[in-house]
Amino acid sequence: MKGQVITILGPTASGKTALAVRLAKRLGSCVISGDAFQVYRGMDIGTAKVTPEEADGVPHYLVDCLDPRETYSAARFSELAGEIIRKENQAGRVPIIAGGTGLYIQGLLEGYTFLPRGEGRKSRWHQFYEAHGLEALREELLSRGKTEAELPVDPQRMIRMLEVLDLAPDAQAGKSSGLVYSGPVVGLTMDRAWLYERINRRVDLMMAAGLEDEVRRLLAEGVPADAQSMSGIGYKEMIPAVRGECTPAEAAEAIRKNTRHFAKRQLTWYRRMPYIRWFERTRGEPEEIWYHTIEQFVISQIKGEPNGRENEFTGHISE
RNA sequence: GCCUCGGUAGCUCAGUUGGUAGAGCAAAGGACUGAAAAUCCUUGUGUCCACGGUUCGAUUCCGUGCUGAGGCA
Repeated sequence: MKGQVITILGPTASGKTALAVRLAKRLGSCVISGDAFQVYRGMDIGTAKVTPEEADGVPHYLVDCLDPRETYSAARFSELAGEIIRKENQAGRVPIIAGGTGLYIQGLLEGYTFLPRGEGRKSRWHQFYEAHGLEALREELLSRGKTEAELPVDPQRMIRMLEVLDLAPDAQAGKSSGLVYSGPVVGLTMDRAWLYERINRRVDLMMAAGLEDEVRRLLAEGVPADAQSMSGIGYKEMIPAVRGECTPAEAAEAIRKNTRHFAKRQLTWYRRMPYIRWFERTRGEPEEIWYHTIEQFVISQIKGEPNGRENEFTGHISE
């Protein structure tokens, strides 16, 4: 075990942020964002980032620490979060990871060994794909000894596979056989229809809070429309509205739709994480009661030393 | 009151020269190791408004009714 951490995950708009702050205050701890877009400075409304009022003095890590022109990744998150957890544990605290990005959280908790870093959409294989198409990618991979069965159907993954072959032909992805951190992993969930209602409402609030102006400002500051940070939901749909190519109402509808799809994909991802302890909020149940129940559970799980092993997950992680 | 055009999947509609029907969107399921809020795969039975008539057979043609939109009075 590398240490102890409390993890809160769940689909977007399920209430992770408020719960994380509440737990941190109760435990005198801090929050680490496990989110791929809240890291960017100046992207506040569209990422539903914690406001200073919501944070209420609780320190937040991995929020506002990257320029929107920079790139971020699951591997980078894993390194940074691992270091923060180590330091916090040393200081006798158990940090709280709050996030919705399945790959990021799973990569950290299960100790993924990531393959060599590539250049993403700047790679020569990306250009190769744009120029010659999918079939050319397939032929290239087959000529390098990959079998039909090994080929992904997804062009993005084919490009990545070619990149890795260039960088380190023998590299193998890996992970530990179980969780590398002790501590509870809490999942927040609720009835799908209700979650969708909450998502729709939250998008309306984002529009009212000035999402369009936020996107306009980022573009004016020189953030390219094709930057990684701008591929986030709420940004990529709003760019055409800022340019006058569609109405803000149309952009908002697209954001609602994509956010719902995203929430569904998040839930699909979490099904592969058998150690999640789910807490479903039933319709009409007051948030306070729900949060209290979870708080009691979390506290019962982290008694003892921050580096203690008594609450280690002992079950299987199925493939 | 009369005329015209509609009423088909949750929504918007296409279509069947008469042999019980299909697209887009929505929705659902799945994949996922340095872009992951990304990227990609799979899934379409519904009184074809209702009731009569013609017909071997009607969602399709005819009649009546109900209903929506528009027009004329």
